[in-house]
Amino acid sequence: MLASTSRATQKDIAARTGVGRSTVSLILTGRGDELRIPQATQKKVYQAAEKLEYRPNSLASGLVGKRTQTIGLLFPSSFFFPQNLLPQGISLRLNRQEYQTYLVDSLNDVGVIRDALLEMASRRVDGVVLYTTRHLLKPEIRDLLNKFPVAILMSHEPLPRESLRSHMIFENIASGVDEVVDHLVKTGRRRPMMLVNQSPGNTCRLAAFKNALRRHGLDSSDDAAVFGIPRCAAGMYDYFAYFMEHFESQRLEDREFDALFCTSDEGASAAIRYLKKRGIHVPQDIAVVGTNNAPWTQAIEPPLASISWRHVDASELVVKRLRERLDAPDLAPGCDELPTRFIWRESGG
Amino acid sequence: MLASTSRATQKDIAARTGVGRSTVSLILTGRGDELRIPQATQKKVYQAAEKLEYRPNSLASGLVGKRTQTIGLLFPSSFFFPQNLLPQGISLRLNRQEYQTYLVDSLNDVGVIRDALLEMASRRVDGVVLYTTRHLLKPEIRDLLNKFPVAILMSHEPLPRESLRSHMIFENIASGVDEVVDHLVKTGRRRPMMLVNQSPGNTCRLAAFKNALRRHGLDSSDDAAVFGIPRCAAGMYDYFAYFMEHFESQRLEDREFDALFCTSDEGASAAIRYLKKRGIHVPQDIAVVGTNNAPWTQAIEPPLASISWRHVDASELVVKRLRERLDAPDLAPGCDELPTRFIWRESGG
DNA sequence: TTGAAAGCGCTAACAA
DNA sequence: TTGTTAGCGCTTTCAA
Repeated sequence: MLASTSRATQKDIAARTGVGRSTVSLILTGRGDELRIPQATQKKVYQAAEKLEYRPNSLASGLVGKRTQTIGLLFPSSFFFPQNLLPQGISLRLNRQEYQTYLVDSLNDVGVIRDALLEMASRRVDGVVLYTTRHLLKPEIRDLLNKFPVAILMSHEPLPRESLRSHMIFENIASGVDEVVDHLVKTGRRRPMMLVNQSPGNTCRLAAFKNALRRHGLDSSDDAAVFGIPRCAAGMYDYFAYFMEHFESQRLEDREFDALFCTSDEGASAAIRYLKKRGIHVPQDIAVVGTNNAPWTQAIEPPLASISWRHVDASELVVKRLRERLDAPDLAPGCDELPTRFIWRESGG
Repeated sequence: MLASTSRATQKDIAARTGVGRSTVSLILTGRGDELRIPQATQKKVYQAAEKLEYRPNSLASGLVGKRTQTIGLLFPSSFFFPQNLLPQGISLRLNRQEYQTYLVDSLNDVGVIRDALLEMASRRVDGVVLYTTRHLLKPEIRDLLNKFPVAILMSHEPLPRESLRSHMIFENIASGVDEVVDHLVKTGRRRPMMLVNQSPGNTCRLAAFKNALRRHGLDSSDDAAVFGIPRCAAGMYDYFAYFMEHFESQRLEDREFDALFCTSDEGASAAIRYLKKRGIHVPQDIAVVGTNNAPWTQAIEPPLASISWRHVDASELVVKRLRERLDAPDLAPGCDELPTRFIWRESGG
């Protein structure tokens, strides 16, 4: 009745065919031809396997072999929400290549990341992909990462390598932010402000934004350039309502600004709606730019300018690097960079 | 250097402490007190485990034990896209209960589902959750499901039980569709049409829609009530553009209808935009209703009415049922129903 | 209370 | 070309 109870093993096949157990193993792992085992023997074994509905026990082969055909994926919550094709793309590609994936939500928490990595190690994954920010990459996490046969480290900010042997893939958010600010300045905005959801993942975006302001000689003080709202709870779903509440309670309309750059499209679309209600015109009075470039940004009024990630390229790259390193674990660690881009639409002015 | 190479085993702990290997196992699995093993011995073992950075090998314990603490999750592509909290919610809850999950995209394909289930069986998962439609639930899939210690079957349409031993969880889409049509008729619409993305998952929604029309004595023929567009490719990302193209090429504005019910919010928002461009007013001329109730439905103009799933409740329920059955695999199979609901917003008229 | 021994299903030497 | 043997790391009798 239990799956484990009902299954035939190589031993059963051996008994049934009169072929030795290790020969069965060799044939079933596809090395029959290589070792010149007669077709007749091979056929017998394959037929018996089929008849007995033989299925290899991955736990057993993983225990004794060197590969478990398993990859651990560790991503922050934001990747489980709209428009983030990264873990899904990686997973789909790996599935097609006979790998299974453990997908875990890191919740942007060092403890969760540590525990998950330990768990992955217990399960003898062949590799891990960790998407993280600089501040979560504590020494203890670095040490753990180095213990895996292969590890890919992803981030939207540059990460200090130090002793890390992992390959890095860097989705450069700063490049998109730069383009946004350049555009705003070029079209005459003098007081761009950033809407910052105070999660640690946003510190580097904020830094990029302030940098860009300074580059243009604009006021980058918190007072002038930041509209902060608290980090939202894990499992939060209705971002839109959440933003609206905070605009209301912190009276967004009283701030002096002529452009608003937001760390999400949800925040940006909520801002547009809120400003409209207050009689402020977008983009005439205030330009608004989001982040993530969700498909529905085209559906709102005015269509929302945004920053576009290259998650599809990234997922392809992750799998490519993973495979390379699975085949050659001692490959020197490298770093790939994928810049983000500003996508203009009417709300950007 | 490899994770597997570097790890200490129970044998090492036994050697170091002079305690027997099986005693180490007993202590480490938390049965020390139960078997009245002296605190001193237990402490020695725990300390050695810590010093040696001992981590159990899940493959080994899975091989010999009866549990692998692993659950397989098999969901169609649509769940990997915006606003679908179901696999993520399940996964997060299970992670908190010491389970890891394999998440696989079923791609709405029987072959993929079969292979994935076989793979899960190979990996000796303790249970599977399969979200499927009636037409994908072939006898071969049913047989496979019955081989798992516990299986939860989810769907948005009722599924014939027949010989299936799985517990079922049924997110009733028809109830929401009924509410939509009732609302449209009550507000004076006589020619509601449905925008149908021709994927097999939508046949039951279409049936529910036509049923509801008939109930109100309205024309439910394909000619009058269906605007079909081809199934979109796997990995399709920009739904919005895809819909817009098809509205254009199939001249949506030439059809005679006064309400449009869509199988996604993306489709509905694209329709609103398209109709506006053609000088048609929403909801005055045509009412529009979406499906999924994405947070951004509040951001578009007019705000989009939609059907809301209860994915958060569902994920909780899945995990509850899973746990129950993991603890008592012979529990009689049951069925839970979670109705969907119509959420009114201005676009609904 | 603890230890010895068997075995889960598989792979990989090494012989034959 | 095939079979024998020895584990992988763990849990679980069964004795002591």
